Amino acid sequence: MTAFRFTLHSTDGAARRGEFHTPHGVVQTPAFMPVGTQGTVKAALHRDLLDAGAEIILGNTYHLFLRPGDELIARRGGLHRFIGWERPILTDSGGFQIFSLAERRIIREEGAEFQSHLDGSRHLLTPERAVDIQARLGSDITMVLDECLSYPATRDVAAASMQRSIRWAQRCRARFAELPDALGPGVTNPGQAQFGIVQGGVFQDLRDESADATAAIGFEGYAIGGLSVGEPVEEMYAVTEQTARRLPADRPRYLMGAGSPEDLVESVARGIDMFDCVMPTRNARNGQLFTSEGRINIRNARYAEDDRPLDPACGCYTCRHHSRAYLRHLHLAGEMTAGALNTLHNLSFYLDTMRRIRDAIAFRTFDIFRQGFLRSASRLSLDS
RNA sequence: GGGGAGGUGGCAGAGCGGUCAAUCGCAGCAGGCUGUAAACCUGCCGCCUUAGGGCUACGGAGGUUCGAACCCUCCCCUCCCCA
Repeated sequence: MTAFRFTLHSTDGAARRGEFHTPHGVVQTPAFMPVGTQGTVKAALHRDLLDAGAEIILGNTYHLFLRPGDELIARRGGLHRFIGWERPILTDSGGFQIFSLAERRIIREEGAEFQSHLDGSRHLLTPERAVDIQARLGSDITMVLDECLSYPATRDVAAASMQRSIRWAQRCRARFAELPDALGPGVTNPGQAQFGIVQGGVFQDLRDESADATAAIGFEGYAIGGLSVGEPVEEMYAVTEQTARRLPADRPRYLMGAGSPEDLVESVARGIDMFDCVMPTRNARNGQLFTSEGRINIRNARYAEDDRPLDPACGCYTCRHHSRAYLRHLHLAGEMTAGALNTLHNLSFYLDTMRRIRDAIAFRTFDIFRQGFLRSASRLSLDS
């Protein structure tokens, strides 16, 4: 069993090129991790993910706990075997659902009580339980249960929330240390790693305090949570920059929930190693495609007779075989294929961007790459 | 030939004296989506507009009324049933 290990290969400014090892394989960093909340990256086959270059995907503790249930998945041999993905998996703890399902939960010191969005049943997700569920799922990287604070929040609220997230992180680490003995055969991946999560809203002193306290607990990696929840991007970048700098240099740094293609590049420039975001997959299903020349809303009438591929610079299956006109037709007709083809393209674009980022860092040309990328890829809805 | 139903904005289909430029849906046009309750949500959708309003409208032509998509008369056109 390979224990988690992060290796830094090179740096270029604050940008870092590295890799981490997990029981299910190696992941090159900076890495983008497609989100597969319910045990699937929506509209994408595993084959597509591999073709696009995905090395690790996400799963979600809260959703998989509710359905089909972590114990059922453990009986199937764990999440990897259950879903047929033998590469690394990171599971989020359910902390984001404290934010996104805010009206359906009550937070107490003990944990977060949720009313299921599926059947109304009530469940108490405690830090310990989040660890146990993830142990049964057998993901390679697990996340502590945190409170993803909504924006805006007052300083007092942000401080209290951040302090509780630290206490929860301590409880998560304590429980994690008891595994696998505490759970016995239910543990499906003894080589799991556990990441802590820095909170503190947009208040940098709170972020600093959280980063120090979280690092003091000691985790295999560190995430920055509670960003990209509505705050201006400048604030997000500022918090990311300072917080990343304060985290241990020898551990991977994961910016949770980010982001747009520009966010990825800008955050790598500030020392981030890992990302996850629903943007490429969700926006693909909703008709927004990312290309090397800007974003395309495939619904727009201007593409009705556009025979070009989405992105002439892209080598994905979608771009090799289909025109914008056809993709527009499929999307407007409500065909499922539209979601699949668009998802494959957007993920290919994201993962290809990460590949180019890694190469640029390795060649110490990241800053040049960054300037060029922001000039082209951030432009919105260009015609030719 | 006899009996019956109906003609409303691109489609479909409400409205049946004023609060109707006209419900809802579809189609169309555009925008949004950042650790996924999202193949979703929002806005616009007769014409003009300095967005406040102005103009033309509910098969056609007359009429009743302060006022008609809604009531009356005639005409045109669909559809259904019986011969």
